[in-house]
Amino acid sequence: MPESYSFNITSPSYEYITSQEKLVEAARILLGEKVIAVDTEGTSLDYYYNKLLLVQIGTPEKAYIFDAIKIKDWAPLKKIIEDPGILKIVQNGKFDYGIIKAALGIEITNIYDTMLAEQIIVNGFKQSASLGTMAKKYLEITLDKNYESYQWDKVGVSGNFQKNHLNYAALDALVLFPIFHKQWEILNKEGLVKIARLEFSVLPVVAEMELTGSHIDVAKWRGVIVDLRLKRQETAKKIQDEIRPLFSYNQMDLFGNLSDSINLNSQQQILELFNDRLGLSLPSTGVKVLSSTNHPIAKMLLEYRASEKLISAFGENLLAKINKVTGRLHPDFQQIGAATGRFSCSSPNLQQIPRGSQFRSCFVAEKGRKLVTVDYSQQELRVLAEYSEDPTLVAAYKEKKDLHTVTAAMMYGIPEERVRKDVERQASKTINFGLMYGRGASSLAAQIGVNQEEAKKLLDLYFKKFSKVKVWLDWAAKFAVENGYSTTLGGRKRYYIPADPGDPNYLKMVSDIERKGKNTPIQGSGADMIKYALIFIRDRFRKEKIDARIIHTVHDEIVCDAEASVADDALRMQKEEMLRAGELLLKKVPIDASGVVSEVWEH
DNA sequence: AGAGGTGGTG
DNA sequence: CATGCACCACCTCT
Repeated sequence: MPESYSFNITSPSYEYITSQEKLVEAARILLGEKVIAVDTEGTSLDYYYNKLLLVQIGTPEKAYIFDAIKIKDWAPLKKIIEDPGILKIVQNGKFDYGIIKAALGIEITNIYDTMLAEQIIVNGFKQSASLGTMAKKYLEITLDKNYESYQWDKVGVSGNFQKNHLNYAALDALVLFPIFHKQWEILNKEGLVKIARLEFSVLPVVAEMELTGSHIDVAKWRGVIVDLRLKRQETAKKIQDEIRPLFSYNQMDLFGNLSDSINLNSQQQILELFNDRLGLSLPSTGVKVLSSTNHPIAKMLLEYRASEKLISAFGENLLAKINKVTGRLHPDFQQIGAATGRFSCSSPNLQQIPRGSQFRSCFVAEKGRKLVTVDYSQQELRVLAEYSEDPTLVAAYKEKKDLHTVTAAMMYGIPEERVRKDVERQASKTINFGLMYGRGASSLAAQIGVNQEEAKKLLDLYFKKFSKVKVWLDWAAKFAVENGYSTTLGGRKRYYIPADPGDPNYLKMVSDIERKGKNTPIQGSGADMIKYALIFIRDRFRKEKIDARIIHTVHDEIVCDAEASVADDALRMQKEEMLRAGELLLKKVPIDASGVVSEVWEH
C-alpha cells in the first residue's frame, strides 16, 4: 500500500522547544503554513485542575513541542493559533480549546476536528472516533494510547520530559494530517462538508459553554433534598407497616425496631409482593402498570418512587459535581451525542433536570446577573410542515395559529372555538407528536384511551385531512430503507445498517429503519437549527460587546447568563439569532421562539 | 462489569 | 412481523 503519511512512526521528527528564542524562530516558520495540527498534554481532563505541560503544533513532517512549564510568553504562538487564515487540525478539539483558553487565554480559530469529522462520517454505525481507531482505519498503524503509562502528572511535577513523552506528543499531532486528508475526501464524496463546517463552528461555543458552567444555589438545593427525604421516609414507613403482616418472619434490627420486609427499590421483590402475596398478576412494576391497578399499595409505591428517583438521580450526586475551583457545574456536552445530531449531556446531565420539581429553580443567576432562556415554539412540527409542505400545516403556522387546535378542529369536524383543551386538542397533540416518531395505531390507542379500532380511525382521518404529511412520512421511511441513510435540512446524514433478509428479525429491523427514517430528518433538522443559533448568538454577543454568555442548551432551548443591565438586550439578540437560524433552514414555514429574563432557569 | 428495569428530559 | 424518536443516571441482580 502506498505510504499515506510522511513521518516516521517509531521515531517521529520533532523539535522540543524550551526557550523564547526557539519559540520565536518556530513561530516564524509556522506563520507560513496554511494548515497546522494542534494538540496539548496536561495532567487532568478538568479544565480548571489541569496543569498544561506541552503544546504541540505540527506541520505534515515535523512537530514543534512547546514546553508549557518553561515557556512564559505565548504571544507569538497566540498570533498563529488565533489566525483565521491558518486551518487547525485537532482531535477532540473541544478539550484543547478549553485547556488553551483557560491556561493561556488563547482562542483557537478555523478548526478541523478529526473526531467530529469521524462522527459525521460513521454516524449511525456506532463506531469509535478515537485517534487510535482512526489511525488503524486510515493509516493502518497502531498508536500507543496507554496514557497512564506515561505518568503525565508525575512528569508535570518534575518537568522532566523523556523521549517517550516527546515521541508520543509529536505523533499525536503528526497523525492528524493524513487522517484529515482521508476524511476530507470522504466528506466531499458524501456531501458532508457543509455539516462538518457547522459542527466545527459550534465547537468553540460548546467549549466555552463548558468553561462557563452553571451556577447553583446549593443551600436551596439541599433544602429540596431534605424535603424529599422526609417525604420518602414517610411513604416508605407507611408501605412497610402495611405489608409487614404479609410476611411471617419479621426481624428486629439492633435497636429493636421492626426491620423492613422488602427492599422497595427491588422490582423483583415488588413483583413478588404483588403477585404472590397480594394476589395480582402484574407483568411488570412500571408506572403504567401500577397506576392501572388502583391498589393502595401501588399508589404509595409510586409516591415513594417519585421521591426516591429525585433524590438518587439529582440529590447530593449532582452537588458533588460542583467544581471546587469555580464553584460551578461544568457538565460534559457531547456535541454529536445522538445519531440525529442532537447534543447529549453528562456529568451531570443538565438536560434531564425535572421540570416541575424545585430543582430547576435552584439554577440561579449570580448577584448582578440574570438568566435568559429562549426556546423555539413547536420547532419539530414546523420542520415537519416544511418537509411535507402540507397546506393546512403551513397555513396554520403562517396565521400564527395553535397547531394542535387546528388539527383537532379538522379531525373532529368542529369549529376551533369548540375544541376542548384537554379532550380533542390533547388527542391531536398526541397524534401530532406520535407521527414524528412513526407511531402506530395500537400504542396511540393506549395513550389516548380509546380502542385500537378507534385509534386507527383517528389516524386515517388525520391522514385524510393532512394527506401531504402522510405522503412525506411514507417517502422518508422508504428513502431510509432503500438508500441506507436519512438526511436533514442542514445536510447531516444518518446511516443505517441494512436489514438482512436472512435475519429472523428482518421485518422488525426494516420497521426500525422506517421509524428512524421518519424521525431523523425532523429531530436532526431541529438539531442543525439550534447549532446555527448557538454560533450566531456567540458572534452577536461578541460583536455587540455585551456581557452575556451561553451556559446551557436543551434541544430546542438556549440558556444564557447576562449582566443584569443588558439582560433585556441579550434576550432580544438571542431571540433574533435563533429566528435567523430557523429562517436559514425553513423556507416555507415561519419559525417562532419565546423567552424570558429571570433570576432562575425557567421557561 | 454489564444487563435490565425504571424514570427524568426534549 | 411488530410497531414511539433521541438521550443519561440510578438501582438491583447476576
